[in-house]
Amino acid sequence: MTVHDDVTTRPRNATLKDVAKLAGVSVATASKALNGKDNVHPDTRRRVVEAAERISFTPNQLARAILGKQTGTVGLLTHDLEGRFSIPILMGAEDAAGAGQMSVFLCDARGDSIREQYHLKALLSRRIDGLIVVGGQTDPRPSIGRSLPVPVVYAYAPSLDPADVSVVPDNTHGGMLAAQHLISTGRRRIAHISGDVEYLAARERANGVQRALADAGLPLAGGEVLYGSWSESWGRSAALTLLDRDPQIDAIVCGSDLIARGVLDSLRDRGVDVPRDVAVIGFDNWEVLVQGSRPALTSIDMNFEALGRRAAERLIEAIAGRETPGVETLDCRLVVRGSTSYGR
Amino acid sequence: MTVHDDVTTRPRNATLKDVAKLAGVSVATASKALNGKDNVHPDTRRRVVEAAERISFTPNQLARAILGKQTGTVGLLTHDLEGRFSIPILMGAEDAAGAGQMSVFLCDARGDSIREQYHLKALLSRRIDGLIVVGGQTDPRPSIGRSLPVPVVYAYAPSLDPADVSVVPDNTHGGMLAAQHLISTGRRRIAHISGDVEYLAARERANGVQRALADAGLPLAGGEVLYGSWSESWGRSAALTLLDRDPQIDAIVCGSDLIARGVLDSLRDRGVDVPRDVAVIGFDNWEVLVQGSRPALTSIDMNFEALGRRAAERLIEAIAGRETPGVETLDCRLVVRGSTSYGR
DNA sequence: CTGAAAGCGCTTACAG
DNA sequence: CTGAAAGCGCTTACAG
Repeated sequence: MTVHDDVTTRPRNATLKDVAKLAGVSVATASKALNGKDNVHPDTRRRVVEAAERISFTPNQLARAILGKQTGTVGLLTHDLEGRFSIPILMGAEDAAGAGQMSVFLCDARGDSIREQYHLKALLSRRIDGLIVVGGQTDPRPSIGRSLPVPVVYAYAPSLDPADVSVVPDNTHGGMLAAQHLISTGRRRIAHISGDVEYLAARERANGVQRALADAGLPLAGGEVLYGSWSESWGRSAALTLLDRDPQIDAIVCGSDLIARGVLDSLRDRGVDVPRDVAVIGFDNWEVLVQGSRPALTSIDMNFEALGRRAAERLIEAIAGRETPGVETLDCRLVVRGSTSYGR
Repeated sequence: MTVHDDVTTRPRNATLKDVAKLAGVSVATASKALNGKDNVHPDTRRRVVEAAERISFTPNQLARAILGKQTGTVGLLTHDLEGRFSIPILMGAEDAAGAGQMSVFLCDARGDSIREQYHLKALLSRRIDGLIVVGGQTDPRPSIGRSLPVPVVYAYAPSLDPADVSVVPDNTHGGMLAAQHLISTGRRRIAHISGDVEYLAARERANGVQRALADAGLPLAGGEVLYGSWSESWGRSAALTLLDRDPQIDAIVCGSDLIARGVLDSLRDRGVDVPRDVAVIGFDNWEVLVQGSRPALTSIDMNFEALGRRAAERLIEAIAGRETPGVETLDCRLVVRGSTSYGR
């Protein structure tokens, strides 16, 4: 038994009034019964619940939200054109809130601040409880503003305003992890090829690598970090440069998986065996790049899902009024595969 | 001048009442003035608009929606774990509705039908105007149900129920495009390596390839389609099989870019020049795989953004009451790069 | 334990 | 042209 509209065959949404009528009680009582409030006779509650099920009553959250309650919705404003970060971050956020508790408006501003403003306006008019802003790269970005009516958490790229809440991966730590892994597996002549030096992520990862080497009393092989672009072709040419400069290198940390793929190609072309002669490690742990390479690529994972979960947790705290400004940093994770390990 | 809450420093949302008071008119008049209704004195309208701007009034869409209007929100229920389809489809949908007109709830059900039900329930309680369901692969999927209170459009994977509205890429056409391109550039011994035969996409693409060959009076080189898995390693081994079976082949259509990457690797290992000796074409046009290969990979693009745009258009039509059931098929697009073309 | 009433923020006939 | 009133679907004091 569903309620039908007159003009179309599409069922109209049942209202609390429908439920109340069917159960023979007032709307007030029906409301209390369904929301598990005290002071409702068990029999009454049962009748109401049954009635609600009979007509598949779905409470109108909009009406509830208008009463000053929260809407149970948050905005996720992203600049990630490929969905590489957004989807895992979204999944983490879904999990943090609990299944089906929180619905997420995803908007892609595509790196355009005008579009960001449009989306922001639309989200606020829909009365989101809070907002997560996901950057397209890890460089700090302008704050979206202090005087929004809802709390904001910045994920992946921190806000430039220290009064904002940001959750970002610790790229320095990631670089250290990579180098430490190589050192602990016996490598001593470790080089680093990275992407565009304009990216903070590139510089931080390089810092991490160099710090780990310094801690172990090792020099950076190749003399300096080879910065270039985030591409396979750069990986290929940089690897050749490196081999010419220092044929003795026994490991290369790469600033991204794409770069690492290029490096693997060039090593193969030169007849250098991976991992026997040279170990290679990537960054991103991007499944599609990492699984199929020869050999499979050890990589550093930035834990996007955990990042999303944490961002959502921080947002939920802020919505509840417990806000602690500043940049929170999350550890990266080493995923070992054949490119650094004989056993596999 | 913003309206402030007592307990926190976060500004409270201004209401229409605030605007009316500031402009010295009634709420009714303020409403009409802001919504561009007739019968409002120009001076009054100006005063109201100014007042609204002064206190950055953002109309509460929830209140509007509760009056039986539409919410201007749609759900996008996806099963795409990597965001490979979802984000472009989302962007297409955003564009179709017009910037900032329509907000999209993105939910990832992760291939789990229980989670799908949870999300569906949450979306309906938030009174979405319509729903787009995005499959994880192109195989037809169970209908989410006929008696939803809102229209549904299936994208990428069609619904099994012919009464539903579906928009899918034409994989057969994609396969034909690939083979025709090779034929038109002079290839005559064309083979086809694809992924898991259990996937409809694999079989349809193969049908397209074979149809184009038949139309040109050419046999399928290698004797049969080589089905396997959607991986680089399968691409590598299948290419070797193929070369052993028929050393004369001059082109290979691959069922995915990942497979094509594996094929390119094996050809290179065997000293076969691409594109001179053998042309290779992929499927998906996945930037990250296609750009950096040696040579860059010609590929078939399924136009996810156009797919999302079309799905949103169909949804908007359905919301307006103009619904035409059935499966709509969208053409694929050939993107030529170095792996099939000398010039580049 | 139950229900009538007020109210959330808006829009829309309907009087004036 | 303007505003008082009713109402959307719900929740929450407040009487009974």
